[in-house]
Amino acid sequence: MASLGDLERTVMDVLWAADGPVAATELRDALADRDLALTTVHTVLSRLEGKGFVEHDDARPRRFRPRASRAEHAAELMHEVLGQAGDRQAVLARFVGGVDPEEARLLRQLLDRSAPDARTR
Amino acid sequence: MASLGDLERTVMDVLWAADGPVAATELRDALADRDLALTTVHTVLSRLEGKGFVEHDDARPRRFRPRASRAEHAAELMHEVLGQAGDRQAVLARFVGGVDPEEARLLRQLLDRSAPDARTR
DNA sequence: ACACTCTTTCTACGCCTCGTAGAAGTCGTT
DNA sequence: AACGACTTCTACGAGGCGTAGAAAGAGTGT
Repeated sequence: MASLGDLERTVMDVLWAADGPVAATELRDALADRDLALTTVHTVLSRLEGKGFVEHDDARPRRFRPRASRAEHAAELMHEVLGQAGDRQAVLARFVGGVDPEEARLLRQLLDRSAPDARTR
Repeated sequence: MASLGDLERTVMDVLWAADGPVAATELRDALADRDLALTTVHTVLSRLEGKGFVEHDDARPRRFRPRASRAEHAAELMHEVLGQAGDRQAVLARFVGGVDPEEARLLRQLLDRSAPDARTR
């Protein structure tokens, strides 16, 4: 999967946090701390479109939105890491070993929900 | 976490696959298909050391080895992705939704092993 | 219809990373 | 001491990314 630069990542964060499509000017304002030229925002958005992270409608101030939610994206990344890591079991073991108890409970619930019959007895 | 280029990644793969430290010449031979100069291998190894992925002993043909196993590394990456993704629960839900049933069973076992008391009842 | 302004697209530049490797220095062995 | 192998230093070219100016396009008020 294509990876994101710093600004690209920041822009995605804004888009993910927004609920609904966002115009370039709004993005520039949301990133006011970086004091970017509007064209810079546009360049970054184009690149993000090229990478398939973003799409825009054809309304007249164009509005941009992420093609996947942040959660989807992160989960995909996790699967990707897992996938190209050789020994999947070993990775999962390490991964699970590192989640805190609260999240372990959540994970169990999620597993039960997605395939209750296979539940550990 | 620092990320890896193509060759860097390939070198790490060799190191991870090896059991025991590996000399630069061995690495060059393991990557014979790329027909690399030995110095190229050394450069890459230095960079990997700089990034903290590799260390070497001080024997005289230097021997290099990964600082973390491939599984450790992948699990760390997964945690990193999860960590900077905002809504951890949502990510985990998506992630779990995407594992095949076989691995779901494995995950449950791993969870039970690491914290049996919190097991879903 | 025209001028004015905002938006979008095109083009470019500088920095940094990474693949690549020559040149020079170091070390162990004979 | 000399030789060959190994290591370190230095460098260059390509590509990604942050950055933005210039040019072209489109909507709006008079």
